[in-house]
Amino acid sequence: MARKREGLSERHRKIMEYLAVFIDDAGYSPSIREIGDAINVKSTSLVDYYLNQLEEKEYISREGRISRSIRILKPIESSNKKLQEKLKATARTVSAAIDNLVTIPLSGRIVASAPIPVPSSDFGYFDPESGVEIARSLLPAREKINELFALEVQGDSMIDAMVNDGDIIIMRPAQQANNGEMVAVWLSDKDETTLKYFYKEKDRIRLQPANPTMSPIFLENSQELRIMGKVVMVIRQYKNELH
Amino acid sequence: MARKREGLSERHRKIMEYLAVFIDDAGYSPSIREIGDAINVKSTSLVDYYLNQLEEKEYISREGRISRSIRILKPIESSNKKLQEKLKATARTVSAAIDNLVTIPLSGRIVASAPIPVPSSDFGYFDPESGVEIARSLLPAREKINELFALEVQGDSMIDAMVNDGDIIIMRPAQQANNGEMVAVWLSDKDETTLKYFYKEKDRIRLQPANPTMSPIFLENSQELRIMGKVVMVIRQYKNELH
DNA sequence: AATATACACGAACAATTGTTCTGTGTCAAG
DNA sequence: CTTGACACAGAACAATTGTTCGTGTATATT
Repeated sequence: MARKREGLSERHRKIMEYLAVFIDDAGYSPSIREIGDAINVKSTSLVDYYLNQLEEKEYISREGRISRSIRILKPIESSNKKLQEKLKATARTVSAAIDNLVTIPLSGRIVASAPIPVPSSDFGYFDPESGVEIARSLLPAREKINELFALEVQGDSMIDAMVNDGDIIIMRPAQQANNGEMVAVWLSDKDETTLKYFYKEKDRIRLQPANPTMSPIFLENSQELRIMGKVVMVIRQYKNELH
Repeated sequence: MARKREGLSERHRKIMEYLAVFIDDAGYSPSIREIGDAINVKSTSLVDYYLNQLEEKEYISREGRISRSIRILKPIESSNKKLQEKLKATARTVSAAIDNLVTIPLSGRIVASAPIPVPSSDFGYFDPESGVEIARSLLPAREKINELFALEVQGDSMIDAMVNDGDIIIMRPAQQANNGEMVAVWLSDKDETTLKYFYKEKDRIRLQPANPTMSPIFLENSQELRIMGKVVMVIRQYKNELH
């Protein structure tokens, strides 16, 4: 183990990182034994020893004899970006950190038999009750989040897109698409909405189902389809009763 | 003391106020005895009793057997203006920044041809880089988040569960399941892992594919399957290159 | 070589803290 | 009047958790 009088050792950093992750995650701080397990230290006294040092240097503070009372006073620097955010978020108790969460308006249901209810473009305040909350880290890096909207799938008609009744799909409005993108399209001749991979070939358009065992649809006339948007994400929740 | 009514009693309010002030002030939540002292209740059991009610109504959440693990989920309304500010501030901070976003360790890949890599010990330190961040609002109300783990699906073999290559499934370890729950099972005779709806019938077990067009599997001998966990959520990301 | 210092383990201990169980009184519905 | 839900106290219990102390081992300093 590196010996350093100045600054923080590797152990100190690991503790700080663990504290940040744990507190950010759980909402309360870990016990000494939990810290020990996390950083691979066998004795509680040694953890206490390090914690005292961190307290000395004012990276953390804690109340004597009170369990789980560790607070982070200042963040350490980290090369890991996501971790860095957590460190900061945990350190300053106030404000922000909310941009980690993105709320996407749930603007209706999507059925095979009807066009997509694209959200009214005027887009003012929407009821957060009917929103889907997503961690920004799950979205493509520079997705324009304020354009996104969510739809709940109704019916079994999109199983060839591997999408089930009750699933939530998150999409971005679009009138055209690039090859290989998953799009929601309205097929005017069939009168239905469907989700397919989009491919423009020489003189036709191929719509490929997500399910690899199923066959594509070919369209010679681009009038026959209208692209409604690009699919960004699909979420399926299983509400198993607990325990 | 006021009888049972729809909303919260005076005691509930007092507890919520005390929690808000204490947490905002100290940075960690009070113990049951501290709460008892504050609201003039002599027995710890009665405090526990009220806390359970508040948990039931989802004003707070806490982890069993873990000290000082109370989190405020939503603020109450207060006639006291100054207090009201604090209540909101605390609730927003705690619930939005800390409680709303949970990080679930991504502990490997799931393939049809091999058993599930269930995470090693229940709580090791995990690299936040390899985690999936989920808004708590997307999870069942009381899901024990620290038990959850995520797996990335490899291969097309689970399309009958409406799960595609690259999808992320979030699950909770379990050895047994209730009827209607989506579980991950290891079929020893077929030597494969699969996702199915679980149904125990009189003298056999029925495993129903999520895809309603496909037929179930029946198992007379319970030795033939091993339940590895319950599926909580499935996430599919389409990384369309933007623009 | 002697010594100080930082790092490490483990066990024992005591305090804190959550849980459970028994009992009591009140009040409203039947 | 009986019953049962609800509100409460108190005590005993068990688990969690912080603290302390004795011991050992490197490494560096003098």
